[in-house]
Amino acid sequence: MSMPDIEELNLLHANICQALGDPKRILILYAISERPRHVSALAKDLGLPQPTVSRHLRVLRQRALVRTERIGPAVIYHIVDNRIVEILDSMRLVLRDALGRQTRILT
Amino acid sequence: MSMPDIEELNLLHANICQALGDPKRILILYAISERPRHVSALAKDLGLPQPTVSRHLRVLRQRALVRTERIGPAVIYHIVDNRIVEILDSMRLVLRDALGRQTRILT
DNA sequence: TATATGTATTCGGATAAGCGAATACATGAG
DNA sequence: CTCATGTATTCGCTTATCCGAATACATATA
Repeated sequence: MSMPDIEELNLLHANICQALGDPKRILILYAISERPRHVSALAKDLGLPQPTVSRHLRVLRQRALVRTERIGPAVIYHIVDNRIVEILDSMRLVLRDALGRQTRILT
Repeated sequence: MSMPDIEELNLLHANICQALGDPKRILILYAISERPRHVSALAKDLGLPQPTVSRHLRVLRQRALVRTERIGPAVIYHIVDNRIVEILDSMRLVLRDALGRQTRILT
């Protein structure tokens, strides 16, 4: 894959990286990728205030990382592209290896 | 891969996601992954002020995403784990598909 | 329409991040 | 030691992000 220019990276940042820039948002992405849920259920399951969850979901929705389905007054949130979760898993592997290296150095 | 808890995600955020949270840093990562370079060369090649590049490199260094090699007064920066660049490429693919979907909807 | 349930937004304040400009620091050559 | 080159840091400022609390809004049912 070719070198991106700064404009593409600005897009990447605005649409994806920024959205992944908060641990709670990542947690929310994992949660709904495991099972789509409505806002209050997410809030309860994750132990976060409902407005906080709603605000984070708005960020994810604006960047089209999640989509909504209304069922009565409830709004179910779904992951749009599961590759996002795969990407997060890859990051976790990289992190584990890095922390492993650190440990080995310290011992 | 299992669901991460919020503590692991805090680590992930602090060590990786945050570092990827700025377009210029991503540009720097791509640049040195293509060819390791010293700070001034990076600054020149990317059209950024030297202090800006140095500050961003510090962020990447603190998170162990890059490593340094001193040659005289110059400091050459290297990528530590190329999977980071692969991850960024994956994001770019996801972004392209998403933008493609948007376009198709608009036409 | 009134009520219950569920969701989204606003407000104010705190914290963090980024930048330009200037400057301090490090290294090696002469 | 002094200078040239290259790198890192500090300062002041601006902007962005996040949160809790309160409240407004949306939907369906009676």
